[in-house]
Amino acid sequence: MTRRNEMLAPRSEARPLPREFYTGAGVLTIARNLLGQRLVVPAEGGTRVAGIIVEAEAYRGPRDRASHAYGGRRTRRTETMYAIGGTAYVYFVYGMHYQFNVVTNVADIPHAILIRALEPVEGIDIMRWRRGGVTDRELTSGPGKLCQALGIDRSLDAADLLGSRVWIEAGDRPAPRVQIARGTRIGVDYAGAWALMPWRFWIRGNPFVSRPVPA
DNA sequence: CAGCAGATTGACT
DNA sequence: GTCAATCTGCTGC
Repeated sequence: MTRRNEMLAPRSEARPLPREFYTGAGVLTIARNLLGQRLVVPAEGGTRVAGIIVEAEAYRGPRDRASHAYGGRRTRRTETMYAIGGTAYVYFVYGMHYQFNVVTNVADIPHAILIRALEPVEGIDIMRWRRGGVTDRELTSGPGKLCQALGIDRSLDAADLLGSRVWIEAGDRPAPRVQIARGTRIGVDYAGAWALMPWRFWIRGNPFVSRPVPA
């Protein structure tokens, strides 16, 4: 049962990563550094739903054609990408899925990182309920799946990751550099040459990675 | 297990 | 009107 896990005392790392984590490096470095960290969303009754980040993709607007902020596009949807690093960017796609992103860099530089997969660690029973009877391996092995499992929707767009609605904590151990793989991003074939940039990072061999081998 | 089509709606041209 | 940073179920091997 996961219940025993949830009864443990709060971890000493149970506080949001500092602003510096999101503003103190380039978006590609931060994407790598996110692997192994813990994404947390509070649930009812003081419980938490959380998972270890095992896959992430960097989007480097305005030059990156795969980015929503390509060419400096600034619309109601993309406005959040121009916020200060450490802000959540949540948008809706394909008529039914939400996507959770981490904004990086200083304000007005629209860099962001799509969180593509998690390894479930807290609130797993809640995830099973929300995901409607899929196998455990399917709980959070994709950007839309993890949003459903964690209860992330548009109401969390522009949320401060140093706040209390959604945040990221230091993981138990950093992902060993040698275990980090990189490849091309998923679902951005429309971006021409930019679709070939190897800006997707994942933990090699982790069973929750959405697609172990790039297309 | 790979490959493919359908779902479903907001954002933007 | 077109298309999207996806997921699921079904087909066929």
